[in-house]
Amino acid sequence: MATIKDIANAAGVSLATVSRVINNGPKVGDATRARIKEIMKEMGYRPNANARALVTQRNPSLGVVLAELSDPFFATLAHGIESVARKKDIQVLLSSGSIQSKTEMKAIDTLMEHRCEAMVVHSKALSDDALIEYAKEIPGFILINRYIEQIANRCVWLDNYAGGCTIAKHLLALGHKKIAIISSQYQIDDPVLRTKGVEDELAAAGITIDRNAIELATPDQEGGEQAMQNLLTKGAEFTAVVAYNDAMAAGAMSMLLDHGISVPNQVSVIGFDDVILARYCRPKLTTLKYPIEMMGIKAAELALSLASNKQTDQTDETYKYTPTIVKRESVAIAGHQ
Amino acid sequence: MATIKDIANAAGVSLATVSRVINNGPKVGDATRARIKEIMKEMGYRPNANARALVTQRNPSLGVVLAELSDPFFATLAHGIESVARKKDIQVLLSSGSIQSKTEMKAIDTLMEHRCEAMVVHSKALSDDALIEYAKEIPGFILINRYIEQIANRCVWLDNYAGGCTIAKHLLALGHKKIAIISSQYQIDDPVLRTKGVEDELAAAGITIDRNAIELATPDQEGGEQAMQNLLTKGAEFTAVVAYNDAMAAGAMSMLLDHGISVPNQVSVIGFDDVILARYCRPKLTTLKYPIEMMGIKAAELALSLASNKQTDQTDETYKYTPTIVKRESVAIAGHQ
DNA sequence: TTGTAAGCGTTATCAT
DNA sequence: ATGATAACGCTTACAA
Repeated sequence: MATIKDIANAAGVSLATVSRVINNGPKVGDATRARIKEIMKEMGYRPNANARALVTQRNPSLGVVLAELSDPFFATLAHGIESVARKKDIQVLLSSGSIQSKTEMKAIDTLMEHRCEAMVVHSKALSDDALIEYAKEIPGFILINRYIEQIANRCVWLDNYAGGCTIAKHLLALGHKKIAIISSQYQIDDPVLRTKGVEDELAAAGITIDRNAIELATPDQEGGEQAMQNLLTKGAEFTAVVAYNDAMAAGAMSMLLDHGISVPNQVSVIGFDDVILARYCRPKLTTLKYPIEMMGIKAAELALSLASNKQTDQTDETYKYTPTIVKRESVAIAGHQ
Repeated sequence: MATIKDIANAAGVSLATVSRVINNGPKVGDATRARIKEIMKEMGYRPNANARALVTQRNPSLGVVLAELSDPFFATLAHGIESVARKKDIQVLLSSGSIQSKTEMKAIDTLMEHRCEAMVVHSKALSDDALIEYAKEIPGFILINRYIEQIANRCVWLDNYAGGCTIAKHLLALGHKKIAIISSQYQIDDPVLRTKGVEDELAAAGITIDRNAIELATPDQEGGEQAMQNLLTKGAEFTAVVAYNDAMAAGAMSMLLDHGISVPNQVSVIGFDDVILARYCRPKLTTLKYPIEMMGIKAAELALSLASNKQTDQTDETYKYTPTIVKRESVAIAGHQ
């Protein structure tokens, strides 16, 4: 593969001049510039990104660490991130499949070895301390979907608790009093906060949720089906079901339908996330919009700008997003079972 | 950031020795090795991947070029690819969002600048010639979802034509004679081949499709709805609808349902791809399984192995996959309209 | 406007 | 078993 040296030789100039042409540097005669460009094209020259990263001590890439690409939620997030990278013509280094803290850590370390200075990471497994440490070392380190007070200006996150409140308010307004909850068996912050929001809001209206009407399962369609199955088996009474996410809601809904229970006439179902599935399933799912793509875009922009202006770290700005309700067909006024 | 030199100084040894320790090279005293490792840990040493790539003239990364990450189909593909990279502890360089030939080309070029030798690319926009050229230059260049004869051993692809035949056979066996087709308005190879498979098989049974019963639209849910709308408006007669993909099938189905036409009792609907949506929608979609994750895995393995054993390029092996039918609820024996 | 030369962090080939 | 030292391809003062 042709190097800068080959070009210089062929053009009868020095390395420096070629380098200037490559980088659109100033102080190069128009004639020489044109000639060199011509020769580069002829010889199929391609700059060596590694050499460049080495000498400049910087890698203009955006590192991305995600839990799971095949999940539509993460795919949408990745899409948002990728769109800003593409617009700025920046290469994305992706690591997904990290669900354990070890894998997450390794992913970040690999990115660091590439001297990647901008990265948006989704981490549920690593400790606050570990992440704070990374944030110190990496100028453009942005956390998505997680809030850590000490590095608040590095966090782009969703107010899950507020989401829970919104759901409860909506259901309350429609006259629902017996409410079931289907949540994730992984009781990390997201599901816990959402449930707490629902419960607190309900409590404010003098309603408590029957312990019998809470089911935990895997946060996917199968989990939703199973959880609903269990609810039905136990004979729990409810006119509305709050699911941890859309996938579980869809699963719960199909199980309800399979049992001849009409949604939303007999039972209302509400999801969370507003992934594409929410529009596909029947009845169409009423859910909370998780503006994940928008958040991904914000996170990517933040990471990139922090990585370049290494000074502007200490802002007081904060990046909290609040989910809003998307009314479709799966929720109605309280019926009688 | 600490370099190999810093470590060498701190340990009172030469660069070479430290390098040997890092690479688990032989010929290093156990005591020295231990001491150096200790110091590396203390100083938080991280090898510089760029320097390494420069001197070794190779980048142990896997480049991935996709059209659109937010599409569940591509997300699944990416997931397959990523899983093998992760297993082999290889960094993924991702470029998505390439729908035009310029973007695709740029994505590949960027990867080349990083001296990436293994890549799996999904390209619909670039010409055969351009791709053949890349395949020549890049040892581990693998094309997914595309077949080019001259570089057949670099192609991991699906037999769309066979898929069309399978669909037709299935419908024929159930007594369907009046069949409508909803295809993509982008008449690139995939939709064309699928339709041709259907038509040829039908023709073999003496059945031709009414030109009136063919609709093209965008290959998504909205497109499916619109196409079905048009079919209905035109008063086309059919007992079964063959859709280009699951999204269109789902759209068509919901439009049918909205018009009070029962699926599959009055009209059968069959999709293609078997994305997650096929299991979510109601009735559950009968469709053809596109083993995209499996294919992604194959492609990634191929790319990586080709990139390392630069000799084994000229095999006669070929990587064709055949879609198989997944029977669910949306297809039944021919009814009367 | 152009050239010279040092150096980025590693690996790898020689010596020792 | 360990050390010097020359690359790798590029950018960037500093000279000319």
